Amino acid sequence: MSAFQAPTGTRDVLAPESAGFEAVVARFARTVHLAGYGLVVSPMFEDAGVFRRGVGEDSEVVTKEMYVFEDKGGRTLALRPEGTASVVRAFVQHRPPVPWKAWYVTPAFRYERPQAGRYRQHHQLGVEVLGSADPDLDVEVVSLLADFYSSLGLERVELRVNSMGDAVCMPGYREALGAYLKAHEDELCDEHKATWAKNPLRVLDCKRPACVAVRAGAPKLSDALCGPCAEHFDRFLAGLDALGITWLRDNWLVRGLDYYTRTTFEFSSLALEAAQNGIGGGGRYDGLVELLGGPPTAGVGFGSGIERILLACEAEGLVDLGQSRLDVFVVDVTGGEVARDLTHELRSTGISADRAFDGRSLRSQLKQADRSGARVACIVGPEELAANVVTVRWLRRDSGGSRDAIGAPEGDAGAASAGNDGGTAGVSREQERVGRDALAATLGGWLR
RNA sequence: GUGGCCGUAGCUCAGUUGGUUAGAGCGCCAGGUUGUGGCCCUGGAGGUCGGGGGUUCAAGUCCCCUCGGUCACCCCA
Repeated sequence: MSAFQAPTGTRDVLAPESAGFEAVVARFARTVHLAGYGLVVSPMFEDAGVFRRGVGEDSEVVTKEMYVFEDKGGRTLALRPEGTASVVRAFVQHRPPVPWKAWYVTPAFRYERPQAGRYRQHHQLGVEVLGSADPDLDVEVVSLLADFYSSLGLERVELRVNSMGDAVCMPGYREALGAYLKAHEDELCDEHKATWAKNPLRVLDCKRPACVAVRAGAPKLSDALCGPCAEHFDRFLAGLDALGITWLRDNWLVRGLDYYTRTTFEFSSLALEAAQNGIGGGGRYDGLVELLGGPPTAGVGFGSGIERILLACEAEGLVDLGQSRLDVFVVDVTGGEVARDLTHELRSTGISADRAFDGRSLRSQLKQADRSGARVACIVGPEELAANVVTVRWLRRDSGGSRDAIGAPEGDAGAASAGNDGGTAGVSREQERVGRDALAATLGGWLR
């Protein structure tokens, strides 16, 4: 065991596993670019007040899980526990023209006991749209997330939706719920017996049987919505229907962050255990900009956890998320100069290339070439050097069943497949010499 | 914050009722093949048995503490 390890609840993601991260982020970027969103990069720490106010003073995330520290200047800062509050802070500070459509990828930090699908540093990607209360934007945001998931190949995903009302109808509901809870105080779980009054809504998403039982008879948000909120919600649902997005109404969907108004939604993966099946969620937060010192400005957005997305992909059997393959591995047993120059040249023409170092033996270099996953080896020995040519050797000809299927082109020039025999599954023995000067162009054609 | 299980090589793990210089497979390096990878063979490197303390003639093995991992509750992504 090494002297230092990644801190509790954090981990290192190395290649090839990290290819999943890369692919997810790339896919997300493409999805949101298609809808006109621009990347926002903001600090990973903020004045702790941004999150205290933004996420909610008595939310679980702020009270128990936030990394708060004092810097050398005596400022009280906090590591970002989620994405929205700091994006909204940036909006308030810079006041870009509205509607402002932003997307982000960021680590998020929460001090909790790690377990499957839960880390002290995890990664979220998301969007925020500020400056419009149009319910069609709620639809857009949900559809972006739905499209993103399906573009990854996820199928067993469930969308639940609810409306939290607004400043007009929420206080009344809160009061009604409070009165109901007061009458059933003794029946609540131990934690909420003591804390229900502070934020009655928290009781709604408590999973303990006691609270779940009490909740069954509680007043429903859907019955309490004021006219405009009900209208907004109807338009939202109609939009989802129009786009063919299936949803489930969940009256008890309240979400853990305090800033939500009107639309809330959550995606969960049916392929995952309930403990970590939440893969993304969000909603509208029309009061948040004001809370952080800006003018009254509507907002809507979502966050989705990359680790959870990858877990869901794995659970649905989706491997090969963007496994990239090296095109060429240069084997040079004449001292390395050719390898040095050739890899540089190939790369400059868009062909990915790697090589061996340290003057290893031919056998050893070919072994590395094999391991690298490269499609061809370019071999340079004394003969090639003298004749100014390169031996191009095809390294793999994978056929059915193997996880490499993704990169194996059918019927490339110079690579007619050799007969399979048990030990050396579908391996081609073909190689040929190509003039050094024409190499990049020739390979470019072959590898296409 | 609470609880269960687990810490022996880079990885997956053996290690008999405590008993000599702690093993295997895979991986890695080199050679067999002085110009050809995967299969095979040979050899090699790599471990203060998570850390500290204790019991004992003797601890990887037993006891205590601690750190770490993992899973669950809670909460969330």
